[in-house]
Amino acid sequence: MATIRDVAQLAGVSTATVSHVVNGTKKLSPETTERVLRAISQVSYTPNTLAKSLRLGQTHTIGVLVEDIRGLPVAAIVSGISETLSRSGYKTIFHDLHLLEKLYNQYEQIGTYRQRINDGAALLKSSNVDGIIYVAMHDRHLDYLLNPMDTPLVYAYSHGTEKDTCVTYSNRDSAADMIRYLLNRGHERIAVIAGHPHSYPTAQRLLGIQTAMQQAGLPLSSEYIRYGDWEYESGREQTRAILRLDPLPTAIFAMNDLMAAGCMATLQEQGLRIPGDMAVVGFDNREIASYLQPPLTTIALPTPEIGVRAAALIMDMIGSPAVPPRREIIHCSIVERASV
Amino acid sequence: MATIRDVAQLAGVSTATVSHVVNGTKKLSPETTERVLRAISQVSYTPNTLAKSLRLGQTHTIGVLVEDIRGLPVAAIVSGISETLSRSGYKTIFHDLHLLEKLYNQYEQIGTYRQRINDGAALLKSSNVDGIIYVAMHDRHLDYLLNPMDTPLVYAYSHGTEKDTCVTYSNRDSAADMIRYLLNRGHERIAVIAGHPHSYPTAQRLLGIQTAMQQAGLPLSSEYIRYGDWEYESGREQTRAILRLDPLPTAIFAMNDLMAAGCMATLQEQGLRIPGDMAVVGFDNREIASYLQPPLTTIALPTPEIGVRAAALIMDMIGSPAVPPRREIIHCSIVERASV
DNA sequence: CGCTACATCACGAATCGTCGCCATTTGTTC
DNA sequence: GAACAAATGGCGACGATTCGTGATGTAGCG
Repeated sequence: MATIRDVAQLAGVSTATVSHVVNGTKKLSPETTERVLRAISQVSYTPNTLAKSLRLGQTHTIGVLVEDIRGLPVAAIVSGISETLSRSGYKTIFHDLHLLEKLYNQYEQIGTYRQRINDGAALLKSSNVDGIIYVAMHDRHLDYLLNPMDTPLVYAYSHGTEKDTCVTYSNRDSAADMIRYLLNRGHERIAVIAGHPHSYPTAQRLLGIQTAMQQAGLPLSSEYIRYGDWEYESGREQTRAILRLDPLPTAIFAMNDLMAAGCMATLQEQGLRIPGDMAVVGFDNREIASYLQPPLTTIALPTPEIGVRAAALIMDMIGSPAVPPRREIIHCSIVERASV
Repeated sequence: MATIRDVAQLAGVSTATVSHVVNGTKKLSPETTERVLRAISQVSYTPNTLAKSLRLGQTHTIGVLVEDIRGLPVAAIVSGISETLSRSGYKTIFHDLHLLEKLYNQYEQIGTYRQRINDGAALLKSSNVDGIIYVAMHDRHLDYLLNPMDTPLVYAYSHGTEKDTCVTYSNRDSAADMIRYLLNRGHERIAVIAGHPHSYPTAQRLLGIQTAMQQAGLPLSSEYIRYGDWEYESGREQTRAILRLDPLPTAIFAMNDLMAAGCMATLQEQGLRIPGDMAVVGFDNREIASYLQPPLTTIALPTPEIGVRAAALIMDMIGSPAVPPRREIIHCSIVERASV
C-alpha cells in the first residue's frame, strides 16, 4: 500500500503538502496541486484510516449495540441507521447482544443481561467509536447501560431515562388513531387484547385507547379489555373469552399481529366471518399480517425512520457534544388491508 | 485516557516492559509484573486499539458485507457471525448494501448494483478489515464482487465462484430429503411449485427431487412441476393449475413458504382439507410457517450455522492466508408441523 | 535604485500510542 | 575473570496531521 511519503517523494514535495492537497486544508498553487494529484493516482494512494484516526482522535465510526438482530424491528432499524451513517461517510461497528435467546428469557439471568450489555458497550468504546446507538425492543434492560458514558449515546426504539437522547414511536397516539379508525367505520363496541398487563407499551396504548373512546363519548367497560402475553396462543385464549361477552363487540383490537393472528384463527373456527361478523386489527405490521386471510389491517412501526433519525442525532451530538438531550417520538401509520 | 507511558512512569519501568506484561510476550520477574499490573489498574489503562493496529497492521476486525439486513435469513446469518466473531475477540464492521429495495428490483439497474457492491467492499477495505464476509441470498449479484481481493473473503449463503471459499446450505439434498419424507408417508403423486425456472436454487432442488423419485422407482411427470416466482400470489396461481390435473396429486411441495401459504389458501378456498385431502410442504421455515392453519411442515435453513462457519473460516484464513479455498455445504433439517 | 514590508507557498519536525529489535545491565556459575 | 543467561531499557517505525517557520517573490516608497 502506498503511503503519503511515497506520494510526496514522487511529486517532489513534502508530506505536509500532500496532506493539504488531500484534505483541502490550505490553498496551494495550482501546479503543485496538479502534480500531487497526479502522483496520488499514479501510486493509487489511499490515506490510511488508522493513522489518521490515531492522530485526530476521531474514527468516524459509530457503534451500534443491538439487543438481537433477529428481532424484526431491530433489523429494520439497523437498516435505516446503516444507510444514513454510510451516506455521511461514517462506518458502523456492530455488536449483537443476543438477548432474545431462549435460554436467557427462561432463566431471567439478570446479572448476565447486565454484564452482556456493559461488556458490549465496553467493547465498542475500546474500538474508539465516536458514538453509540443502542437498539432494543424491550425496555426492561434499559437500566443496565449504567455507567455514565463519555461517548455520545442515543437510544433507538427503547427510551432510556429522561436525561437520555432517544428516538422511538408513539404508543399512545397510534393506539388512539386505530380506535378512531374503527369508530369512523361504525364500530362502537371494541374489545382489546392487550399485552402483558404491566408492560410499558400496554399501559401507553391503553391510555390512548381510553382517550379516544372518551373523546367519542363512548364507554370502555373493563370486561372488554383482556390481557395476553404477546404470543399467538394468548390471542386464541383471549378471543374465546371475548366471545362469551354479551353483547358481543363488533371489533377486536389486538396489541400485536401475533395475537391478532390467533384471534382470527379462533374466530374463524367458530364460524365467524372477518370482517363481516367481526373486524380485527393488530399492531406492528409484521410479515405475517399480509399473509393472513383476510390480510390484516394493522399499525406499521416507523422502523426505518427511527434508524434514520437515531443516526442523524448521533452525528449531531458528535459535532457539538454539549447539546441537551432530545427525545423524538415518531408517528406510526395505519396499514389498511381487508380485516375491517 | 491513560497511555502506556503513564503506566511505565508510575511503575518505574520502560514502556517496553509494560507492553510485555500486557501481551505476555516475554518472561518478566514476578515483582516487575506485579508492579506494572498495579500501575495499570491504578490509572485504569486500556491499550489504544488504534495505535496497536497501526503498529501491527492488524485490526482484529472483520467486515460483514450484507445484501440487505431486512432479509430474514441474512439477519440470522449475521447473528451467527457476530456471535462467533466476538467470542474470539474480533470486531464486526457492518455494511448494508440495501439491495432489496423495490426501486432497484424494479429497474434492475445492474450498473448500480455492481457499484454498490464494489463501493461497499472498498469502504470495508479502507477500514483496514482483516477479512470480509459477503452475505447474500441471491446469487445474481455474485459476479459483481470482481476485483481480486487482497483481503481474505468468504461467501456466506451465496456461492461465489469455484475458486472462492463459501459456506452455504444444500439445495439438492434437502429437497430430496423432503421428497423421501413424503414418500415415507405414502404420498406417491407429488406436485411441485418451483421458483423462478432459471434460478440456481430451483434447478438444484429439482435435481434433488428427481433423484429421490427415481430412487423410489416413481415417475415424475413434467405436468406435476409448475414454476412460480417465489411470491405468495404465484403459489395461488400454480395451485389452481395443479387442481386441474388428473389424477390429482396427494401432496404439494412448494419451494418456499410464501408460495406454500398461497397454495394452502387456495386449497382451502376450494374446500380441500389440509392435510386430509392434500398435504402441503414448504421450504425456508419463515416465521409465517408456524402461524398458518395448519402449521406448515417445511425445511429449516441452517442460518445460524452458516454464520458460525463463515466466521470460523475467515478467522482461519487470516491465520494462514495460503489455505486453498474451501466450500462447506450445511444440511437443512425438516421441521415437522401439521400440514402432512 | 535599494530597501523594507508583506503575501504566498512549501517544508521540517513533533505528535498520536504501541510494539519489537537490539543493546545493555545485572547476576550466576565454573 | 570469563562466559553466559535473564531481565529490562532505548529507540525507531507504523502513517498522517499541523504548527511554526523559512524561502521566495512582489509591491511600495523614499
